[in-house]
Amino acid sequence: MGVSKRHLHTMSVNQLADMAKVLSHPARISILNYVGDCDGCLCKDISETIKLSQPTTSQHLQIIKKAGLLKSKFEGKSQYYRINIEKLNKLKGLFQEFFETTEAKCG
Amino acid sequence: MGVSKRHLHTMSVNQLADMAKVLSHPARISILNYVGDCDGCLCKDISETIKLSQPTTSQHLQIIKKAGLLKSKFEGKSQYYRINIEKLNKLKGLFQEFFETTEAKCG
DNA sequence: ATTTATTATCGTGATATTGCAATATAGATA
DNA sequence: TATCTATATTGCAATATCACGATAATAAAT
Repeated sequence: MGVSKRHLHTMSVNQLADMAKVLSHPARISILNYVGDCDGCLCKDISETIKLSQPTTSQHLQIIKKAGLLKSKFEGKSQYYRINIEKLNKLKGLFQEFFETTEAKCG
Repeated sequence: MGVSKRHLHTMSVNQLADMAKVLSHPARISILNYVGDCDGCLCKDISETIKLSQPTTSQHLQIIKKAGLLKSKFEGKSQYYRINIEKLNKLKGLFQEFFETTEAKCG
């Protein structure tokens, strides 16, 4: 459909949609699951675990990181990814608020 | 990238991603907000409210309905949409579980 | 029967997403 | 320096998404 008409919607609506988009690909959910488990893991290991190529995995990692859900730091040639707990909590709150206000309206 | 490699991921991971995809477009968030407010509203009204064409609005409605988050019933020539509270609650649980298990791993 | 009103579907163009091979970048090591 | 290792970026092909005009379908109203 061509381009999404974001300007028609409020900032917070766009924000929630943007974050949902990050979670809308199974590879990115799997990545978050795995990074949560190992707490500080490498693109290579993630790639092998989720069975996607290194470039594809790296791209998904960038998307999640850009959204703020992952932090990373280099150590030598390795980049260690871990979950940004603060951001994850904020996001949890965003979704919770959406569900609860929607629910409240209907009740 | 061509097609998404769903088969690499678990059922529940794919499920969560599918539901996130429904919420990944601002128009669909806006629709859920509006339908929650009016509780039983028409495609035409929704379309005018969110300022997207009737066909586009109808398509978004089908996507949300197919995911189970909306129910509808015809009355005369009008179709009344309302939120499926049970499904919304289930979805809320899904996200909550994802956030909490992810959070627990990191803590 | 014709018109009006509401919604769904089809077809299409524009854009975005997904995936990977090839390549680039940069630190570590021989 | 040359090589190895880990990651990021580029370029591309395949596919999916988004938006809407045109059209179909259906029921109410005239």
